Amino acid sequence: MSEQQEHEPTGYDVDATQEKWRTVWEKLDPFKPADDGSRERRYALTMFPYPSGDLHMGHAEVMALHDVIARAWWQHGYDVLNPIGWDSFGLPAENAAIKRDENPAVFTYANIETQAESFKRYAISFDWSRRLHTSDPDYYRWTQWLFLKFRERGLAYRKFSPVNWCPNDQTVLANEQVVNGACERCGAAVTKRELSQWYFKITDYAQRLLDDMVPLEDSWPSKVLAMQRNWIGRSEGAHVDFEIELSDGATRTVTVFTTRPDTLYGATFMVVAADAKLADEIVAPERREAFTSYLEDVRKETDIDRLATDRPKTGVDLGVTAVNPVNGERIPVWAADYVLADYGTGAIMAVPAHDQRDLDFAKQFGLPVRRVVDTGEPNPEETYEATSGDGAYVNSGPLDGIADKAAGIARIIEILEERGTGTGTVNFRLRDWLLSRQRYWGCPIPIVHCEQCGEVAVPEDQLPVELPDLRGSDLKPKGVSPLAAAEDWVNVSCPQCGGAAKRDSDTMDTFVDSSWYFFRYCSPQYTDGPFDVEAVRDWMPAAQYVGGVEHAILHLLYSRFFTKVLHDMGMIDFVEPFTALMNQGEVINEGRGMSKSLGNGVDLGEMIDAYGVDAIRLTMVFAGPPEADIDWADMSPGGSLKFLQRAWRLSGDVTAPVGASFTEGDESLRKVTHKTVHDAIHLVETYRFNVMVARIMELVNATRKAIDSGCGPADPAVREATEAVAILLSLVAPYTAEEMWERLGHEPTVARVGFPAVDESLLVEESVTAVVQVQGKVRARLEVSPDVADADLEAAAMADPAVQKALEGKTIRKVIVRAPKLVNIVAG
RNA sequence: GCCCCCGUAGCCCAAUGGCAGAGGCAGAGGUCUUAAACACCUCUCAGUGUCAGUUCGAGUCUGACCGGGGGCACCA
Repeated sequence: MSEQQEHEPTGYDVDATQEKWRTVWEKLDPFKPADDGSRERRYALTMFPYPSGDLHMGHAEVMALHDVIARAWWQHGYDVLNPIGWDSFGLPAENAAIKRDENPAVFTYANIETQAESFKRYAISFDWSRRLHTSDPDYYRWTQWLFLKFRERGLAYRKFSPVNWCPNDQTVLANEQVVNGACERCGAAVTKRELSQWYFKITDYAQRLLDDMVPLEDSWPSKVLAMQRNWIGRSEGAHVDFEIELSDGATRTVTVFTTRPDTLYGATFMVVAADAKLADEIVAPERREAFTSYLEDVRKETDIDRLATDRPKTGVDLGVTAVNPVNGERIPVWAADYVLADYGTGAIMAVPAHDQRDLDFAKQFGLPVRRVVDTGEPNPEETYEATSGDGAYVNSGPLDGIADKAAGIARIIEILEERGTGTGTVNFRLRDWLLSRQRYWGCPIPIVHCEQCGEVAVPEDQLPVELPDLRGSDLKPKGVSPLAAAEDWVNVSCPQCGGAAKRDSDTMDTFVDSSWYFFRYCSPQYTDGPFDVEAVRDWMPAAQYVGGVEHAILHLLYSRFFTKVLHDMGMIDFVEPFTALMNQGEVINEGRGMSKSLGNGVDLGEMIDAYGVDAIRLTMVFAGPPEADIDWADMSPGGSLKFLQRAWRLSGDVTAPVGASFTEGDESLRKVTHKTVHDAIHLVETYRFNVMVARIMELVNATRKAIDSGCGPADPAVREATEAVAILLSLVAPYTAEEMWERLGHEPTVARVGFPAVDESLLVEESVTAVVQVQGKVRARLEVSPDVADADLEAAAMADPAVQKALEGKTIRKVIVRAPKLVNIVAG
């Protein structure tokens, strides 16, 4: 680490500077919003951290980027809300507590203190007075309150059904937390369990979650919007009713969902999800044994097995018949695992000719295939390649003669609706949000189970339901929440009848806690509700949210859902919480994510010790576009430090006094200064922070040159330029900027002095270079006035000897003039 | 399989459809120095993944393909 010594000879003592200004800033408290309406308010939000150990390189990146925006807003004169808090419930603390034989709060709050200290050193412009922790009873009281309000609206409900179970963490998981059949947190293969669990009815909001994304299209990454759309998975189709003839002679209606109702005449069998209740209810007695044995096999499968590609189709004939509502055809009903119990109706009509999955199944079991759409491709009855495109309908009764899918679908839905045997419908892939967790360190669910009264809400005036003090082995996962074993806590009298009752012993998914923290920031001490509606009206929606793309679905979808519910409760008048979103990339090393197993981790503390806070922040911001990954192996924090020293030295060279009249300074340097400030402001607004830094570097270079070989250090333009450097640098390198500002003879803090006013007249170039092209090749360059007329520019171009030479013997076909930059002569 | 994003010097990255290089890293040379470090100055290096197309003009727009990254996926 030879770079460590590099800052010695320059006279810029990084460590001493950091120590010095931290104390001053703490006294000045410059980032506390006035919150009095005197200035326009802006809410700069960054995803709050989980307190696992100290800050790491990823935190350093996201906070550096986020802080550029917040600090730019301060310099613009906005009243900025930039709060910080901790998402402090969660499993890692609980696992640590088991090992250390203590309560998770000990580990959690110790880490929070460490991180808070690091954030202060890292000089992020937070308003520390609004700090919150989701594990504080003052906070989770309102998480519980919101749960009860959701329940009153029918949006929180309990049901018994198969759920995702992580055998390692010993808890259930939401659909969103299962990635390719594995636990998102620990990677263990997820299995299924039948449990009675709490859900939020996010599916009621599926359409609104889709529709409300439209206004975000210009201000959210298209990637995130696409991911959410994928996840919600809207598909249009139809419900079609089939009569099933049961073996006892009775009939029963079974509805299927299909996106291709137009292929109804090609349905040659029906498939019911093997694990759906329906299959069990309709199976013929002589097929029951085969069915039961198949179902056992299916139950043994993990999601990982089930997702494997090229897996042969399996299934079992249920021995009953379904009647096609449009042609009366009688088709067999099968049970299979390729049909999912919890999507659509859990039953499908199989059209093997036009759906590859159905075709594979038909082939496997020798079921008939009938083509009903002639797409011009080879007949799937022979090729076993299903066709799914547009084509002419055949063997389809009233659809024959129609040649286009949309028209066919519309027509068949019309027919089904007329007959009352089907209806056009929309189906979503999104499932309800399973929020119960069988763990301790989370927000208790404020429900009491009473034998007499059933589920009873804990009365609002008894909130919060606080966690009992459990520790160590009491927290060991055992399939039910550790809270269930806390006799004193779990046994209560029913709030309604006073009889013996038990508390709900599960805790909430921590994503519930984080779905509303940004509301709480607006009035973190508020005691009459989760937030003061007026404070929220003043600050929200948040103008800018910055955080990792790993939350594209989970946290952001849930927060959007919460916001819509709060809107429907009449507490807020907007429907989207975050007006703009920025996703930073990841910090990686040598092409791969940093990890203990790879041994390629980079320690943030060591980096800061070696190069200083400012150099690390600058490296993060300058590395590239914010959303791109940063490969630390390609970065040069030493180079960043060298640049900061270079900038810092300018402040010692300036000899023009404070208050010198800039208008009398060297005009060429002044032009660079004003252009840089003008451009930098625009570049921040458009998230091009790396380019902004490059422009500051240019200004530093120009100023250096002016001092050494230009107008000299006494010229007021040098002071103007150096002050501009300090102010622009305050967005990225607050310590260096502050130190420069002081050396320039000013009082702290440079962070609040405002951007220098741009003199528009200095942005106008006296002359620009116009390029003259003949056949697209540059033949001449002309120095012209920026407001030169097209005709004058063309005349000058034609008169140029080099141009004339290039035109010799040619006829001019066309002349394109784009004054003042270009003339292109087409000749031949 | 469907969808989204990205391919520019040795490396990280710039470039409202108009001269491909702003900035940095690395490299070479020089000034300063007893020498080195630091500092300062100068310089080298690509025709934009490939192929078509639109255009007076394409890194930029369109299409196909190749390569990389990501999301969804037996979702009917």
